[in-house]
Amino acid sequence: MVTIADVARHAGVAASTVSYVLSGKRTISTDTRERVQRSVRALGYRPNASARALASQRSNVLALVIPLRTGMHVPVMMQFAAAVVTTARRYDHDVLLLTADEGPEGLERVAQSSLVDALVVMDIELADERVPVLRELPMPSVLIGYPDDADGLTCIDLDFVAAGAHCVDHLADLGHRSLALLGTPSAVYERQTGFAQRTLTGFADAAERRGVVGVETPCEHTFDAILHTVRELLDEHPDITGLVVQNEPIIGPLLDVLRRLGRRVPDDMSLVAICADDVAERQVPQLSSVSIPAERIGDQAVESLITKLEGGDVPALTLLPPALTARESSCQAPHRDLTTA
Amino acid sequence: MVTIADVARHAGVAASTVSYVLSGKRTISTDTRERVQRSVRALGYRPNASARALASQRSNVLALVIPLRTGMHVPVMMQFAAAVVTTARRYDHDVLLLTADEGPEGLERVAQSSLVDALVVMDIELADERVPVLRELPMPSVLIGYPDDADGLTCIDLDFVAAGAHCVDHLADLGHRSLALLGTPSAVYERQTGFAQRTLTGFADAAERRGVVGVETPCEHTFDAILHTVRELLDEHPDITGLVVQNEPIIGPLLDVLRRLGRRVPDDMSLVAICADDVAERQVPQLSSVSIPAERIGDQAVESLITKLEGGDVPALTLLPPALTARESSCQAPHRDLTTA
DNA sequence: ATGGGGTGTCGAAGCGCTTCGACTGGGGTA
DNA sequence: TACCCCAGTCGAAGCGCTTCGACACCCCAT
Repeated sequence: MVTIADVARHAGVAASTVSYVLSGKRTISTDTRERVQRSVRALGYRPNASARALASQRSNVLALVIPLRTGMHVPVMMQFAAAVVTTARRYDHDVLLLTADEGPEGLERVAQSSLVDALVVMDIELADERVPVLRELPMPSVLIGYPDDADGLTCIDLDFVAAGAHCVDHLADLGHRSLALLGTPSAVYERQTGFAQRTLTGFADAAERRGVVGVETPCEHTFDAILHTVRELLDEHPDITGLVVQNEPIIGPLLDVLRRLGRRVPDDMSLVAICADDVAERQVPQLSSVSIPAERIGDQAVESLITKLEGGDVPALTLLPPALTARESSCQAPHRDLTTA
Repeated sequence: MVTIADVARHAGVAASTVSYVLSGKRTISTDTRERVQRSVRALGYRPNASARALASQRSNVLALVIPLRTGMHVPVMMQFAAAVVTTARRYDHDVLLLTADEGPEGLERVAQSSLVDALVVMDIELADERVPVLRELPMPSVLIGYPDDADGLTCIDLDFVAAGAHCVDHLADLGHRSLALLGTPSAVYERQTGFAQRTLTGFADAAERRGVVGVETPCEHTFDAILHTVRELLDEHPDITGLVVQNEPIIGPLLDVLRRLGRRVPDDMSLVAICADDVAERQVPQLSSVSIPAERIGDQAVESLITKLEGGDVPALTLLPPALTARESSCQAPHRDLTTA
């Protein structure tokens, strides 16, 4: 293993000079700089990460906390994760992967042992037990999602309240008077997961504001559950003509179930999903949807973190405005509804 | 930040004694040990990871390389990843997440900077460009999957050749004489990804051995692609009564497509999938399947790595035998086929 | 009483880097 | 000509830990 001393010897300078060449923290003459750089390349020198971290008090590693809890949709999580890794690398940082197994103590462990410089925390519940820990930690963190009490935290999220409302507005604008929200599995609500709760709120408030009927139901992932949930929903509310779906993995089977129940999309039933664009576009018919900008959120989370590490200021809460793209799955409500209205 | 010196002072011993208490590498009197442990708790001491890594030449971090390339099925990948993280923690290691963006140099970077002690590498191609790099690296690695030339490497995988053969045998045993393999997206084959290629080989060889017709086709993820692929397949080979599916995300839509094409499962068409058990069980009808033991493979990968780190020997290639579970989607071939045979 | 072998503890060196203060020499200013 | 300043470089200290060799001390055997 080649050390900075080897490079220094090879280039005929002091080790500190090599360090300054590499970091750029002091001016170095062109001549010396090039000589050192040549030695670095010739010897294939790579600074030892631990030594660097010990001396500089910076590990250049970010923690990424992905609980992977039941009911969560993994591909979406990974879109966030991939964006975080990519952006972190752009700022010369690596990413340590933490799952939920360790609970809040896991965060303390990596933070207090200086394994990482900062944390990105995903899948936030309204009363998340990790939040008090994060507040006390001696290093910056960014939450993807936000708890009820976000005091002193930095949070980034899609504005799910607005997303829920957008869906209602879109359908109400098309003349639909009776809507349902087909949500995530009930475990997600029971945990009081932020994005699910807030969509619910946005949906319910908007329905009231628009004077339309809005009912909500969770939905599990199995085909039987979907069939049962939808059948019961339509039995109890036969006049429903608009469905908002926030549950990516059930989208395929749901279309199937609706067909089975004799409801054509969009003629008998309009659909708006809250999901990634590519998922919406892959369906038949293509779904009107509010997209989840996972990449942008992941990017921004890392950028905020880097800014905080450099002592900069970032907004406490960044809510990205949702965008609804109308595709084939939503259209004017059937006539009888319009006349009733 | 409390250091080992603080603990030593608080307990009235030398710093080295504290270190030995923590590591157990020398005998310490019960009295001293307990006093030190009390001080550790009282001060909330956590060893500094960088200092420890620098002094001991061990970072206690494993790299997990997940390319996340196009066509891969993310949830399966994440099952591996979750297992790797969990098992790594059991051995007091953390996991650094690397994606493909950096290519082989990324591996060199983390290895040569001593950021990690060892690597777990996923999604191996038959002629993987990372393999020569891994061979030269001054630290152990384990591949999940295996390349054509696995000399000097440690690899763990499901025996996909046997998996492909199992599916054929199962269907042939049920009297099916004409089978098709509905595979991964063509990008995966073009990359010569190990698991896909080997399943193909196992499928083709077994078909020949059993004297049945076996055709193969890749299949993209969109609904239209599935419809088109299956329709074409059945047009060209109308006598096909058995389908082997190695493409998790298309399973739902595929059942839909078959229904649309007027083929009942299993009466007109038997289906065997190569996928996670929970996915197979979630379908209607439930799918006969060869399961992918992601958790066991992830576990074992880490365990082999730890063994290697401790100087132990591990087998160069561990192939887990596939297990086929018969469920509702496969049954005896329709009579006319049996009489033909 | 004396020597020998454990057992338990200590001090110091060193892991490879960053960073601070100090030093040198050359160029500009007074 | 004398002085100062700055660019460029060096040496040393120190980051917090592990580990090695040394050294007490106690107990047992002689």
